[in-house]
Amino acid sequence: MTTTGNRPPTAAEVDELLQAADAVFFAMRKARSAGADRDGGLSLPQVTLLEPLAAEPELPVGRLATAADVSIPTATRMLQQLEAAGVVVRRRSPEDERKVLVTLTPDGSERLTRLLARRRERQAEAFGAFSPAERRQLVTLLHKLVPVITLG
Amino acid sequence: MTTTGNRPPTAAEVDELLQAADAVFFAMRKARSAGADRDGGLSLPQVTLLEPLAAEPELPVGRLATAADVSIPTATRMLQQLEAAGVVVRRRSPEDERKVLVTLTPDGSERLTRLLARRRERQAEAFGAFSPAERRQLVTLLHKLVPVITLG
DNA sequence: TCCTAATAGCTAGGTTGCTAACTATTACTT
DNA sequence: AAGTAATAGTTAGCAACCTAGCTATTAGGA
Repeated sequence: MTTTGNRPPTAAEVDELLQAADAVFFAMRKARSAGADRDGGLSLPQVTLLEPLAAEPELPVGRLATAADVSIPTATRMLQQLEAAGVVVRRRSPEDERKVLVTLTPDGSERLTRLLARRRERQAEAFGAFSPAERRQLVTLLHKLVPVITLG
Repeated sequence: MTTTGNRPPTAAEVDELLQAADAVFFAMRKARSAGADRDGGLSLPQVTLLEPLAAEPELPVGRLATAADVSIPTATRMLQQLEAAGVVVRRRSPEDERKVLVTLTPDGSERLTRLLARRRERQAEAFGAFSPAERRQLVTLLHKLVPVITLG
């Protein structure tokens, strides 16, 4: 799959591509490190971690970690903090005592739902800047970009 | 500039785009957090920070921070560690005593040069997977993506 | 059955990111 | 010339990422 006989990119082209990819990365990183969302009091990484609980009421730590693309220790720590903050409750699974099941508290559920709804609105509006054709292209190209990035 | 009357994206389209963008983000994050480069002993964030010193022999901390899109305190700490590791030397500027000028040690310079060369090779090869037209599209679309991401 | 392997989390400790608050130098303004 | 504002880094402390090494439970094989 290593390609049709494309003309290899010039150094300038590579630089341009990397610079553009970096700009996107930096923007995403900045968005994540920006403090907790004002109203909901949840940071973007926290929302990302909890998001699956909007669909399923109770999930083990490992599931949330996988979905958020985060290591289990990271998920553990974040969930401990979220429990201390009254956003979730953790309990050992009765069926499998190795598992720790996570549930949203009523308060946490309300906050998360509100944040997700608002986020979806903003995102839908923001992507309006792309034409349907551009949206398709972008999805395709982004998928193609992942293995390139992974190489370092 | 908020657009020609594009059909607004459906929820499914938004999800698809976000998922693709997240995949790229996660890949880049993983590439960065992957331990120090084996041979050179420099991590990707370190290489990113030092990269401008491959072109200019001596730069102040703030310049390196800006170029790497990192806060000045972060750059300060990383450079302190790099100095302790014998990769750079820091000295106060004689012309402006507020500034701290950073230089690569001979050893650091050699390591950095080697790493950059190898990286460039890999990247040029990797981007060969894109046709010239795709490369142009990707640059355009990535630039357009930044403001969307920035909203959170 | 008992011993080993696999699975699920946790703890410990390191890096890279941030903001806030501080020091020191330089530049500006009156 | 003196006092204030702006600039450059540092320190301190927190969040979110990681790997390595640990414990406890479950599953599987001799």
